Amino acid sequence: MPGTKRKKVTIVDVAAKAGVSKTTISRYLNGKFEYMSEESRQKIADVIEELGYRPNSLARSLKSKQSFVMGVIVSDITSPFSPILLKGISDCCERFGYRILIANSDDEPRKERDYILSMIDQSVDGIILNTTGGNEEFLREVADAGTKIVLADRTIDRELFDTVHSSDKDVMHQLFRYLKGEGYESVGYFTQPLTNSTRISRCQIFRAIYNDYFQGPAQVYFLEKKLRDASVMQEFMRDHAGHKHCLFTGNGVATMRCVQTMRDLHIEFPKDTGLCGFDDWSWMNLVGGGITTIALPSYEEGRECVKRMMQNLHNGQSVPPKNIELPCTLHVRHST
Amino acid sequence: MPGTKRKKVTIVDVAAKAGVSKTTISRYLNGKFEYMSEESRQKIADVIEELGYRPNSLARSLKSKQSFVMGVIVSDITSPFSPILLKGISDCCERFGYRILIANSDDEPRKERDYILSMIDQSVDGIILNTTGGNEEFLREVADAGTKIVLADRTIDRELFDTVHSSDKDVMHQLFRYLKGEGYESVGYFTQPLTNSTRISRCQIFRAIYNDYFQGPAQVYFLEKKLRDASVMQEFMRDHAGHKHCLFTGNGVATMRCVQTMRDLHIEFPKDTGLCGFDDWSWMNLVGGGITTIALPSYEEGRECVKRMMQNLHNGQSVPPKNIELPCTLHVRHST
DNA sequence: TCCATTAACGAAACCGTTTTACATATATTA
DNA sequence: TAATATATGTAAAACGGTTTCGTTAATGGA
Repeated sequence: MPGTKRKKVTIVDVAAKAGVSKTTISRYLNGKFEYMSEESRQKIADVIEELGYRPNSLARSLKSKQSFVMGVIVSDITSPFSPILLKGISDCCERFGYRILIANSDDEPRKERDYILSMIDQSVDGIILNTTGGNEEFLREVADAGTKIVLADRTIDRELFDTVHSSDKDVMHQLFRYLKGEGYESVGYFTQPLTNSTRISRCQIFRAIYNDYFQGPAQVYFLEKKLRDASVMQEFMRDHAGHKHCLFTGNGVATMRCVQTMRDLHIEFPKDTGLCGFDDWSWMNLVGGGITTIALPSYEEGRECVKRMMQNLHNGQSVPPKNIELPCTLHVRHST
Repeated sequence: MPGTKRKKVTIVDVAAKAGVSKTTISRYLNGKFEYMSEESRQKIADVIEELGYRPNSLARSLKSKQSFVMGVIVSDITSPFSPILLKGISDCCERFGYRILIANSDDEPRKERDYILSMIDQSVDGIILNTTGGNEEFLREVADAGTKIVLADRTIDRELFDTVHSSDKDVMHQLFRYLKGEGYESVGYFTQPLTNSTRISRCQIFRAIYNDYFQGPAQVYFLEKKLRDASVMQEFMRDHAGHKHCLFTGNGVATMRCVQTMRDLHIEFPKDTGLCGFDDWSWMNLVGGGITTIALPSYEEGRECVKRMMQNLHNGQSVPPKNIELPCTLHVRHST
């Protein structure tokens, strides 16, 4: 009967039709077959099938305090990193029967706060957070109040929160070793302003290990306003003139801006300078014969976040925080 | 008191402390101040503030049948199109006080079905669907049963569903006019297999309007297995030899595969052939001096989906389905 | 003065489940 | 045989809100 707004069938209808009580139906739904005759069980199955009954998740969660919904907040959904992370989370959640409520904080701590509160209002079972970094104190309170949180990619207090991120240090050693082997004598680091933990950490590592491989000061160049990119690039070229040098970017966006600027300035790689950087986006092996990149384990990060969350949720007691590091992959290409 | 699992404060606590009934608190929460003394109102506000009370969304929705949650299903979250659409949806939902539950169907109709059912179980107020296209009958039933659906970008039955998509035809005319003006004499259309409405529709338009601008048959080339890309490309070059020709791709992925193949075969654009296509991804103005592209209004599509959904939700009666077309933008670059 | 209206609020039912706390019949054991 | 388990159930109380249907007191109009 098309158009007829048939009323939703509830557990009461099923109970009535099957000739048992609501309780028994509820037990059936929750797989508690221990206290149920084979006969009842079959009968219930038939009735549910016949009526097309689907339990109401809200009512379920309200009483049971388990929603099977995972909150996810990404700091910038338009970054190519996010969809991969989300897919990792989504695929893994599916395996565990979880659905995901996604929000985009736009790198605004205020939005992050609001979304977290809103998710708690909705009784999500846990929150996977790619944090803006601007809510440290607030996050502590939230965690303290019992909300399970796993930090994805960007970290704050590693003593207190479960975190999952890439092991940048190892791969940077690997890259430097390779560059040195290729005869490079100096490297300049290009990064956007150090406004989040990932950028800060990579830059620190760069500075820390630079002299294990190269002479002279570890030089860092900041990409701020796009208008200034050209002069920053020229500064780099001047600083490193006279020996074989390479440009190393802190993420894909930085790589992109460098490529653009180099094109504008008619600087060719690998002829005039080497080029390599974090993030391996699909177009990077198309420009100028391919760029040497470090691929991040974004998908795996997503997966591990979920796995860790599941441990948290199912081990009643609060286990000590764990920091999970996942390996990056170096893709050597024509640009170095 | 850190670590203390303080019990969630409920409406009953607020009522007790404010010295009024639950009903009055509920009225306050829902902005029904008409029948409330200024005194009560102020008192309640104070108590809520003091107790840090936040209403439980589940309980709210259970009775009121409004969840303020919008379901969104994308067919492929890793496609560069999806995040932009999602951001459009997300930004607009935020304005209306809605949260979004996102799922990724991975272009599998089975997953799409499951997620839709699951979302209904969770009482989402509506579903914005970037459909796989494989659930037409099922979607009719769902819509018929009262679930509000708006189709994003990919359409099925336009008589029955609200749809939002790009107006490809207009921009294709514009492109052809431009190409003709540049002296191009023939164009070959490169597309992935015609497995969804967008691909089908674009290909149809190509065939339909080709002879308004060019002589000879409208030729379509299919990118199936990557291994065969090279021979397809060579076929194209043979077919169009002898006059000024251009390659036109049906989406960004196709563009990418063409660029890659051309690089492998040492075909240069715009010297050996022109190149242009649907989707304007950020790297496209970096390779080979920039590719002429058609930018899709993905963000706007997301926004319009939400707007349309809001109309649906707030106009009690079912209004007739509406098809919203949004304009694309042609970016002329070096490749043509 | 009496009745109708309205502002301001409350009691209780309800939303659709889960959970708790019994209940009954049958089988097993001391 | 009485007492105890065990299997199979049920009724009713949650869960945390919203909604329905009152009620009371004050006000206005006739």
